[in-house]
Amino acid sequence: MDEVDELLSIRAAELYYEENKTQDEIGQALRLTRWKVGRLLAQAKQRGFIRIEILHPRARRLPIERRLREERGLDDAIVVSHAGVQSPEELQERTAQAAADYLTALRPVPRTLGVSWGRTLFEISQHLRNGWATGVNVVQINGGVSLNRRPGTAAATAVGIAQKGGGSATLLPSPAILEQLATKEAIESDRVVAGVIELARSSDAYLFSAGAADHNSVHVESGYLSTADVDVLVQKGAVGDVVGRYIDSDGNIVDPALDARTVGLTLDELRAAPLGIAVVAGTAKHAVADAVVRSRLCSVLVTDEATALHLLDG
Amino acid sequence: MDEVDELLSIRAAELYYEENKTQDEIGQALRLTRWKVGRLLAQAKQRGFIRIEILHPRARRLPIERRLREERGLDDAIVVSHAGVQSPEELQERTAQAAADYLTALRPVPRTLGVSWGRTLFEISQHLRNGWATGVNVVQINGGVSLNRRPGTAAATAVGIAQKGGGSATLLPSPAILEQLATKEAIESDRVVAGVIELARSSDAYLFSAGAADHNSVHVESGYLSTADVDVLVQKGAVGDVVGRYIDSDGNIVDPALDARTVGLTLDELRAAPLGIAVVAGTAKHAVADAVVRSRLCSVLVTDEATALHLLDG
DNA sequence: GCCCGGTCTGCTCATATGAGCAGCACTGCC
DNA sequence: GGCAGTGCTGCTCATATGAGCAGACCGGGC
Repeated sequence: MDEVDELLSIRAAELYYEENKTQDEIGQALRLTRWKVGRLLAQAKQRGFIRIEILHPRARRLPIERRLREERGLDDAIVVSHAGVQSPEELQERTAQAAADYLTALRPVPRTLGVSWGRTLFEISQHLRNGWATGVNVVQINGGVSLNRRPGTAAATAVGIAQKGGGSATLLPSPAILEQLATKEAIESDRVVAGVIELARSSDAYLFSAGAADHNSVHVESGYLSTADVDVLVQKGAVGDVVGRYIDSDGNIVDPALDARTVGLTLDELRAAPLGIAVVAGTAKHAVADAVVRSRLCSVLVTDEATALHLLDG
Repeated sequence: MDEVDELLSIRAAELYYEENKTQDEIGQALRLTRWKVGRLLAQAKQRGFIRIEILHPRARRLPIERRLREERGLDDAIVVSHAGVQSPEELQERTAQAAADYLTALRPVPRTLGVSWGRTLFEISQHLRNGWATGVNVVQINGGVSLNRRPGTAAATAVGIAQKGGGSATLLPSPAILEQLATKEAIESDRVVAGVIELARSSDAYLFSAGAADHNSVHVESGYLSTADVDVLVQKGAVGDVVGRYIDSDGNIVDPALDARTVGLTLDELRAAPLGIAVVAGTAKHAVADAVVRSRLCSVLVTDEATALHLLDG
């Protein structure tokens, strides 16, 4: 395409997209046949001169979703658009909303849904609508009685999802991480706890997020880990955690001793699930999102455009 | 439009614009008739959910051009797009390119073109192509022998435009502003100078820019004014200059004594021209662009999107 | 219960667009 | 100069889309 045609294709695009003229009218204005105009427009599109964006908080990026399915082997992917996003919080919210939409549209409706907890899951629970499902029983899949701030958000998340879905919640009455292995083993052998974990294992689907391995982690905020603990984990290669278990970029447990003191489903149990929905968004979580997808911890990923592109290209 | 329809229109837009599905196919996917899909897409457009941008350095904004013509009474307006602009310099370049394009396409081809000088005009001269016209004589319309830095750019501008247009340039051999009124009068009565000004008055068209009233002005750079002089002018209400003459926001001369010492066409002579092309771009020039258009110093304006929107809404 | 105005739906028909193809001009090679 | 190969042009025809309209539907007033 020479320079003259390039310029003509721009003039044609202006008249077509900004002035809503027909290709025939454009042909008359630029002294071209309408077929030439059609070809110029096709070339302008093909060469990327035309950008079409959907500006809406609920907008998704279907081509990126397809690439994620095809290139990363996911069963499904939901990618929310960045168009018009003002702040990281807004992106987080859009992603939570998309996850809620996905759950609502999920067929068949899961009878038992295993959930983790954290900021993302809490936000999803808030975006779900009353009646999003009928009779969904929700079960916690990892320990989560917070030690200090925000008491009860873990419980509120599970209960909220269950109530709005017309079912009930089964909480896992245990800390996330225990200081002694013996205590952890004792708790897991408790009849109630063991029963909950057994129920969790039988879930039809899992919904969980992933945390970045940094000082803002909910485990630090909840008092299960110190910032120094996190630093050590990072040094061992940790990129983040899933259901409280810290993994490296290949999805391997970085600290087996710590992992043994962590209550809840194991990562291999999660991997074995027929439907595992991971919801991961934000720049800080690019590395852990990659680890989750790479090690097949989820079959469905709900994420944002930048994270998705990171998984695909870089 | 209720929330359900809004969401449907976004889903439809994704399938239509990102996946290139037909409205009929979308109808099948979303369990709607194709007419409903068409209406949802129309509503998405109308409500501004769909943004179409033309990403190209030569892209123009025709709807804004029309508004400028209609709402500000211009004979013509050229507005270059901001889409994809990285730096103010790039915008300046796009505008100069657009001005060069406009000149090249101008019919009838002017036989005599009066030009001012400055950074913008120099850039336009560089973007013109050899043979952009055949036999255009170029004449300087205001004094412009620079005192210090960049000697000869004023002359190079006029000569460049003329040569590429297959004609010759007539330079105005005089400083822009003189220190004494008597000297200015003496220079203007010089036979050569008077002849050039007479020729300038007879131009078929004028091409000029406008300067902001700030310390970066070419008049400061060229040594005709000190930064203190500019401060005083600003205090008197100056928003910028056209052909070396400082005006307020209504286009009135702010300092008649200074104006009397300025060599070249007067603003009223410029206003009387049948075709006056002003090329003004950049945030710093919003105020002076408004003054130029408001006081009808030009009949054609070449500018950038942000400046144009400032003229219309701001 | 019944009527009325407004809105929405799914149609017909006209128009705009894209796919595909035959002919033509141009280029490079002999 | 002749000729095959390549790419562009302007057509035909099929398809996609938009305008306009008759009837269905809904909510409110009597």
